[in-house]
Amino acid sequence: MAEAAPRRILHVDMDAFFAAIELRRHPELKGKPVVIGGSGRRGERSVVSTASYEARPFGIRSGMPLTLAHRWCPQAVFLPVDYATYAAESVRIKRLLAEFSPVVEDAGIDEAFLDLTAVAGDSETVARAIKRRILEETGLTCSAGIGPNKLLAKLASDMQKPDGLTVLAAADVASRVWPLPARKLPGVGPKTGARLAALGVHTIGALAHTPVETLVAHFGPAHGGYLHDAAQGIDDSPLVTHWEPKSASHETTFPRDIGDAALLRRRLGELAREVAEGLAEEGYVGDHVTVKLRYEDFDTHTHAVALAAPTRDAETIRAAALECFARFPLDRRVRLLGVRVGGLTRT
DNA sequence: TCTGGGGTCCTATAGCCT
DNA sequence: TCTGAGGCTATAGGACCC
Repeated sequence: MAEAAPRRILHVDMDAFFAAIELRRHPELKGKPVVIGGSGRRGERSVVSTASYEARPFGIRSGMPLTLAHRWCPQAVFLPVDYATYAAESVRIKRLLAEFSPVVEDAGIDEAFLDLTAVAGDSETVARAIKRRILEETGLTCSAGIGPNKLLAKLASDMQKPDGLTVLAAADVASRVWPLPARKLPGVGPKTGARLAALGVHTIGALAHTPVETLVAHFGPAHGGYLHDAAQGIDDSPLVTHWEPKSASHETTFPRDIGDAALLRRRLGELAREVAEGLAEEGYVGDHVTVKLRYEDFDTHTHAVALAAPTRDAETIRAAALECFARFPLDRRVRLLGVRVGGLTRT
């Protein structure tokens, strides 16, 4: 019996998406370092969402505190995040992508996977057509990666940025993937990266040569097994073309830490109402409420309570949140409060 | 340097049941 | 009847991603 033909997966990743949109509407900023982050309110504690390519040589990276970005690159132009505009642009781009394949996975605001297996024509030609189409319609560039699965397609799209197109076959894994740092593998974040380094594993190749038993012993069956397969370029996961949300939440970091319990309870009520409004807009009810609290020293805890019946009622959610809140010792000031409703079902 | 907000999934643990 | 092993469920924490 003949082997099944390999899948042909394309990963599309917009280049410095938020910054590129801001540069499109402020062309006078082209060539300057631009940093997008926060809401633009004075004194807020936030992080960099996206830095333009001109800002990156200064060491500016996503997730870095804005205060630090200011210090390292004071000459940069700092702009607040305009999420509504970026989301609308994302919808436009996803619609374009859907014209090229019926199987599209939305992988976040600025990326997507397309299954080209059943699409006529050579993958590279299709990818080039998609890149051209996006540029014509939006004025934005993206980087594309082609591979036999989502993992290799995503690694490929990251290899040439911006405006790149990279093809990675299963046979290329040893020569082109194994030399990469282990941190490049999706699922290897700061913690796992450090733990791998402590085991002497610094590259994906070294990970590929680590016995699966060792990985399972250190990282558990799910993550250990995943790391072992991923390092060999193995990934059978299907594209997910539709999913339902499992929870909805609102959280806020205060400009200054708060010690006043009455004030905290008031803010909790506001968060509960915001979550309830979101549920009403989207048509969901939930069956449990979780409160998240971060103390001034960044120590973070949660408490949850199950509801008698699924609801989206703001007052019910607020009461449940207050019940959770009462279980936290207020022995330190509070930096962040959050309310989450989980166990969502559509109504 | 001083660490957002919105999510997902996995794991450890405790309590309950058989 | 007592004890224990194992399974199930709920909760809390942790890691990761965009």
